Amino acid sequence: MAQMDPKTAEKISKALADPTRLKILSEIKKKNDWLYCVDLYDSINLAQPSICHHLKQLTETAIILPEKEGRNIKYAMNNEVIDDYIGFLQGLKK
Amino acid sequence: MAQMDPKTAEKISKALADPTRLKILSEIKKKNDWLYCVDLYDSINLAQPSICHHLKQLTETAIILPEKEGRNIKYAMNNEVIDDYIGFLQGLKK
DNA sequence: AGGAAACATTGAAACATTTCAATGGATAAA
DNA sequence: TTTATCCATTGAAATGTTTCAATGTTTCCT
Repeated sequence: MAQMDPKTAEKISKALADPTRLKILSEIKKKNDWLYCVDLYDSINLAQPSICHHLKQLTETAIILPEKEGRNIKYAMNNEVIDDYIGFLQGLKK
Repeated sequence: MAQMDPKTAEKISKALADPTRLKILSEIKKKNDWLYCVDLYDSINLAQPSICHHLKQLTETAIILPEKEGRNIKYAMNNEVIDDYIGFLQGLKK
């Protein structure tokens, strides 16, 4: 497992530090690993640009991976990044 | 292991989303689990109220535990909170 | 080609966080 | 009791984040 540097860990922490973004991740989980962008307009009460902004934060840190499908985009959790982040957190402990 | 709720996970993410606070945690680790507040004035180039502010964020989320020793305060990592947070992150994966 | 659907970008308002000088409160030492 | 030390609080400036209306871009359908 790659040792994550603190700067990356900070960015991932920041990406996780928002209720809307945590909600997006739990929706991906709920939808069984794949979420279409449009699914979020039902479950998240924010305007489209706001949701887009949050998705950007999650994709820029590679916490979720986007895949284009015509006009749509579907997202999946990137377990590798989560595992690396967990590795970083383990390293903080004694 | 207690299942951490999203609101708490958000607060912990926020507490970890800052370079100074990550530095504080790595200093605690470096000092072998116990860090005296005064140790930070050497390693962190910020004014005393700023460091105090960051320590407050970390103690309020119980990521670190303060212990009074006369005029001084020493801090230790709270591994339990880190483990619960890791548990929350594991739960985000499929 | 023309219109519609899905997502992205821009720019600005509202809000939150970070930082520090100044000051306060508690404990220890003289 | 006076003084010094350590940490906390306040208040304000600087900076960063979140939100949305308006608009742009890409792709699909007719």
